Amino acid sequence: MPDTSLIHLLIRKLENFAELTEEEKRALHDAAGPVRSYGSHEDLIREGEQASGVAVVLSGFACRHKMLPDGRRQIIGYFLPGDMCDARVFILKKMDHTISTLAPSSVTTLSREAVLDITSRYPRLTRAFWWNTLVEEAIGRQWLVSIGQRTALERVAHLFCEIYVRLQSVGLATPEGCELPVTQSELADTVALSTVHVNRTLKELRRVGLVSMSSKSLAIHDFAGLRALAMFDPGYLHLEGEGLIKDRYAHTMLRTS
Amino acid sequence: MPDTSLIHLLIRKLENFAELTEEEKRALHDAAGPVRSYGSHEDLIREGEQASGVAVVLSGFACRHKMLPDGRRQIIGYFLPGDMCDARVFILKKMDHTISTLAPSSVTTLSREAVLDITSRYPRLTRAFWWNTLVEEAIGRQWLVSIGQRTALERVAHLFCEIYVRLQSVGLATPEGCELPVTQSELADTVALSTVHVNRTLKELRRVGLVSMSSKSLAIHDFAGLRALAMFDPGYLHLEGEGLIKDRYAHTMLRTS
DNA sequence: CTGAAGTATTAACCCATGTTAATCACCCGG
DNA sequence: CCGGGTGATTAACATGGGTTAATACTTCAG
Repeated sequence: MPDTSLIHLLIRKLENFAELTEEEKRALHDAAGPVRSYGSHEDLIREGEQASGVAVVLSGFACRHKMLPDGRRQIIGYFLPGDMCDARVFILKKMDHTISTLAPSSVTTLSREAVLDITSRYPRLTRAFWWNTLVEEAIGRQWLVSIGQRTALERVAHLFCEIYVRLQSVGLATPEGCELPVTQSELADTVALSTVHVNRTLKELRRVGLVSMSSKSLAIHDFAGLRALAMFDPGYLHLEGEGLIKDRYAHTMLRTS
Repeated sequence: MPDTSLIHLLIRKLENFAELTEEEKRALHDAAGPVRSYGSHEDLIREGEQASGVAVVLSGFACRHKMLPDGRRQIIGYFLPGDMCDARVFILKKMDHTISTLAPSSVTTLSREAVLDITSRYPRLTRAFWWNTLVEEAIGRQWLVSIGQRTALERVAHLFCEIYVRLQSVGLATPEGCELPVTQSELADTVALSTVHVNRTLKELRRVGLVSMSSKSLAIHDFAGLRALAMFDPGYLHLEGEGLIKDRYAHTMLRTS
């Protein structure tokens, strides 16, 4: 029996969408494979490979990223504790991007069979997986808007707001701040700025009293101000248990057999 | 019986994923609601509204876009003829972005009921819908990389490559080029540049003999060169009928009942 | 405790892209 | 054929953010 105690973070996250029964929670526990520990900057899945199951980050930080042939790199998403990959990953023949840890992390995997089993037995869990995917896509759209339209200061502020709220939703943030075990140069690859300019931007955010980022953690001094600066509207994270899927027919959607 | 003859473009597109039977094609035809014609710059669905069905663009051009409170706008995806929205749109309680036409377009809608019916009866069609969604997400990731890491010239070149190949896949491109009924300022909102710089960039692409964009159409003079400049690798469009989903179990995935 | 490697910070300078604003070209309704 | 509006093009100038490079801090293995 693997130690999957930390899977409660995934459960907690999914419960932002809908309450789960004890049975459903148990099913998630049982579905989890062994927990593997990774150091910083190890690859979970590489571009071109086929995913063998759905990864769930239990602790630590990971990210999706893509590189251009000449080495320029863009981070296209973060995995925080409790986050899982899209439940459809293993449909794809090959990954079009790489997933790597940013910090030492523990990760478990829901095997293909376990996911198929769960989704055939627990409609509500399945819907929660959908919700998870939809939120991830909405986050991607926000990142596009940020990188395309926001200034450096707004961009970094927006990212900080998002991470803070996401960590809050799984109980990993305090009013004072949260962990952020990410290097300035990784931040740079995330918000599409140079390291030097990220440094300047952090300095400015500190100067105006909004946040300060020390080694591996983020201190939030004025969330309202940060939010205003970033034009951050948390709606896209759908964390209100808002019953995304209320329709009683929705559960049949895209059934394929 | 609505005139949905143009739905063959959707069929043609889906057949990039897998061959469809006559019955499946007929089902798609029958599922289509009335065709509506839109002029330029009309909204199909607005941010905050709930989608009532899955839109399919039969002719013309449309896009997804988001605006910041102060008016800055980012286009986050294009709908070309034959493209359909994610089959899950109507799960969401509210859209987090707006979909509008860029040019006069005709659009049909697969109602919620029609989609549920199709997906419950035709597993292969359902898988084709999945494929469609997965490709759209991969496109989103590419855009993030483009806007984050590519220079203005590379960015515009990459967008042109993508549009050209996508139109090709539904038979709407010739060796000489394709339609592109998009304004320079819309292009600017797409690639996150100013209109002036888009103009400079187009001039440069013309000067070096790669493409020229005249009113509403794109002439491709040297696709290989364009592709090299953009570092464009069409793999992410999954147009090879590569059997994304080969696994005979995959069709049960995420069944929710 | 020491050295090496990675990370952060800063300053100086540069350039890709933004801004403003003028002019031109085109289209379309009357 | 005229007039007005939208879109394209250019020039001149401004600037946000990139680059380079020097220095300092942190971490950690030994």
